[in-house]
Amino acid sequence: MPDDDGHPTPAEMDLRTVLHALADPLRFGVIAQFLREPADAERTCAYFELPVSKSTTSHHFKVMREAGLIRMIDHGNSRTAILRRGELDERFPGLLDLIAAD
Amino acid sequence: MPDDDGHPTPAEMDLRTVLHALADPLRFGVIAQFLREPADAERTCAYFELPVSKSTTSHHFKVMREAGLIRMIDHGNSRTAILRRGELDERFPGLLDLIAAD
DNA sequence: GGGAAGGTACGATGCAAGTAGAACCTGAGC
DNA sequence: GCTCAGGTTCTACTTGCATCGTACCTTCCC
Repeated sequence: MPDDDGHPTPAEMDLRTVLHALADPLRFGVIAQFLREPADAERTCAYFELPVSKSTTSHHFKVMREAGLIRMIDHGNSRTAILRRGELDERFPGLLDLIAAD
Repeated sequence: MPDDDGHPTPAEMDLRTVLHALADPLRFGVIAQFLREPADAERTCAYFELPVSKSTTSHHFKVMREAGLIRMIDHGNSRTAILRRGELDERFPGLLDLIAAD
């Protein structure tokens, strides 16, 4: 069962949901950007400077979070996102490599 | 350049376009079904018995064809589709394995 | 030639999803 | 206390996409 923040466990991750999350160019770009950073990089939503409003940015991060791509970490007055690299590599081996090679 | 039937070469295949093609449950199901059949299996559109109209079925096969997932082969009065397994494995290694494991 | 089968192309429709604005929340800092 | 920054949620709008019906094409067979 997903936790209070809607993070699925690796076993709960659904390939179709993940593919749908990655099908959007903005979300794909965020994941691709994460893959160019250190593996443990934590980034705020604002870091990616998506060309959309704040609420739309929040919506996209929610989709990625609920698909299992990223994990949101509460830091008090701000939140950071981190790519769930290890869990994704285990659950969907090769998927992140495809994005990184793109 | 794609040929007259809109088949991209492996180099022209775009990961985002492929992911978008796979994000639809009907199209995902067709590819998953292909992966359960012999590698050289040729199938008509009607074979998959999608729960949609003939024109919608044709639309979905067009999306998969233009993404590079399948190749349409003209047999005169009928056409068959074949999964571009080898080319996809080469261009996006691991992708079909993820679908097959789902 | 005529009809049936298998696909494609076009136009129209309906719903899902991306988008934005406003209100709200929380914690940091003055 | 107040303000600001960063995110979330809600509602509403708008775009995109799946869907369908119709018309059309090609080949096979009678």
